[in-house]
Amino acid sequence: MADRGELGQRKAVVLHTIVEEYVRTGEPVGSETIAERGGLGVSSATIRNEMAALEELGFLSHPHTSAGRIPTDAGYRHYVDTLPVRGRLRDVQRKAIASHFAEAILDLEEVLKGSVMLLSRLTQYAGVAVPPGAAEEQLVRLELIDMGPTMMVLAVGQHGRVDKQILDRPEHWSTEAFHRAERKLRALQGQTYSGSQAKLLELAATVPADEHDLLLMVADVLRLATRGDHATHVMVGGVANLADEAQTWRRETLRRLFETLEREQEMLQVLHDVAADDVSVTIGAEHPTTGEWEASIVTAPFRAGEVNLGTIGIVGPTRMDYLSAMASVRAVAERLSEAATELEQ
Amino acid sequence: MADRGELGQRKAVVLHTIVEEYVRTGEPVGSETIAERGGLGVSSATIRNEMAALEELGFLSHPHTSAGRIPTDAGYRHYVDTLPVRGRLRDVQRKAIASHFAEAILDLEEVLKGSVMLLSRLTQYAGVAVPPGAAEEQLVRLELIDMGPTMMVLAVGQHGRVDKQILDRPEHWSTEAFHRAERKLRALQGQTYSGSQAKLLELAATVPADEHDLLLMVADVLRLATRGDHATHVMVGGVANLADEAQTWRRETLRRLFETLEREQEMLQVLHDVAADDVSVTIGAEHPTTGEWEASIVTAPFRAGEVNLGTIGIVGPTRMDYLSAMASVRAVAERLSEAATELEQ
DNA sequence: CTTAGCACTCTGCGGATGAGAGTGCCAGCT
DNA sequence: AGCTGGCACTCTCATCCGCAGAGTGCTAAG
Repeated sequence: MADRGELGQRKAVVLHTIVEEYVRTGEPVGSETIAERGGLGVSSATIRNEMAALEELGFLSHPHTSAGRIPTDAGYRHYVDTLPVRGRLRDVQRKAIASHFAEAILDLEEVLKGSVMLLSRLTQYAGVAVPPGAAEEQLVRLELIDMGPTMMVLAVGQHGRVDKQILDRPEHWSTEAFHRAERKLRALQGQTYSGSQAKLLELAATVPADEHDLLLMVADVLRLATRGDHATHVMVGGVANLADEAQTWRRETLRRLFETLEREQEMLQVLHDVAADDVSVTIGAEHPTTGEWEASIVTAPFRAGEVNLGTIGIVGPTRMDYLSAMASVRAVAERLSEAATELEQ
Repeated sequence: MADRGELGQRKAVVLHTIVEEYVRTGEPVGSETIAERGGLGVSSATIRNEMAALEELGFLSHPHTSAGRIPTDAGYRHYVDTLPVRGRLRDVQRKAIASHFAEAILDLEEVLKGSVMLLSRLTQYAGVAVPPGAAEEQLVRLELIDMGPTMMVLAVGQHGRVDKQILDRPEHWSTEAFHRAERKLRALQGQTYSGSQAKLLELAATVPADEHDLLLMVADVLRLATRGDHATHVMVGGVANLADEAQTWRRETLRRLFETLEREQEMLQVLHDVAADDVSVTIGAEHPTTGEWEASIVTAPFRAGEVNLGTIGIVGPTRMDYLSAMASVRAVAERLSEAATELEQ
């Protein structure tokens, strides 16, 4: 896309200044302000020419003739793409991150929950995360538990995930039949989720009908835990921040935003769409869903070693402090990766 | 408290009409409207006298001299306490409830989650629930699972709850020591959560220091699952409804409301405070927290047989359709009780 | 005790006005 | 050619005014 050179040095500076000023104040920015604070030794008339050009190019817009300019989604995009520096965190923020990761890490799921809240506090937006899927994780337990009229399938993964599902217990099953099924499942311990799942489907073809159904249901429990190689649920935290007065959303937009944040499948899709190999920013209409919200998403993957585990990030208004949001997300994702890597030895 | 007789028949009718009209329209209600729709064969001047008296008594208030009246929290309270009839559900609502409880119920936790969403859809407010605690539930599994550098304590209850916690695995433990601890825990299967917890504390006194610590930690896992005889977490759903344009909350109030809804411990406390033996209504300033939100809570307990399991209800604005909210909460709590009772056989 | 009537109060709205912010453009300067 | 000062122009926003409308509170009469 357009880079700094393509746009011309001065236009880029003007655009950056407008973005930063608008994000800071929430007010449309006028040429006078840029002339004063932009650090270009140039009059407001010159700035006005540049601004008209930037508007022509689609980077700025005009609420009305005699107001200042505000950035369009494309304007924010250019700003983000040409940021000359990585954002630096303030000391308080750095400390908050350090103290959050100071304790010995035992349960990644717990840490992830905490990290979502941490990010929401750091940025004053809402935190989101997609936890690791289980496809390649080893099963350390796969049990069938008799619970009277029902039975529970319980799967425990090497890294601490626990999936359960309660099923009908076929009435005519003898204790003997139950134990047989139990043993079959137990035999899969030590394999991966996806491996066991495949094996179960295989196995199902070779057994009588009622046991057949059971094995398929267990396979389904494993499938749900590994769906699309990612988790089945999304963590969301700090949504109250989005209701802050300082945010410019109309009620109706806010409502739709909250609605979607509650729908896990939809959020999962959105976060999947925006995921990238590094810190990624999706601004307003760049994605249909964020467009509907008039919001932006900043995410980063976290890894154990070289393997992507999941995604963590924030959701906020398009009028966002991208520099600091990106810095926070990057920092938390990095610490999280360190923690996860260590946890895998 | 004040009942219909105490207030006088006509005042009560006037108050009821004002509450219903105000809830319906959101506009302060004038004497003319009551004279027309109240069904009292009486002029607006008479109504005005009654209204002045009701204001004197603290049931109504006045935004300004020449606006109509709106109910105070005490006005809503009187209204709710003297409702002559139980609200009836509309057919769509009845159908929605029926279809939600139509499927065979296997997992109470899942059903409860669904019920919270159901209530939020029925009422257009936010649904909340406190799931059952585990104190008297039997443990069907209590396992210690070796996960390399860590270990997992896994507890499974008779009714399908699963609690897990990951702990540090003492480095110097031999496989032998691990198995010993494992066996000790397994021996507790079949007992209740609270029983096992007590037993563990006893046992801990009789063993060497490292095993001692472990047993205490396991006891703590059980304690967390049974804290205060209730669950440790709260389910919340449909909060987007609260951001609806029709609601009158200011942004700041809305923000505080969302903030608290996210804080499980605080919500748990509030729901504990407002809980009663039947459908219970808490209006605005009657509880400090709901006062801060300018909101009301309607809850009802759900039971298995005669035993209270938990609480389910809704959170909405003080300007709430109490009649229909109470009917919805009552109906869902009843179905839930039936389902839970059946599940226990 | 009720009611019609009426003066009174307060809000909300439309229109007028003026200040202020900011633009766009032009003509002259470097 | 690019920059700049100057200036007319536009649009918003706050304020004020006046007025219609809603609703009250009170009084005097039934």
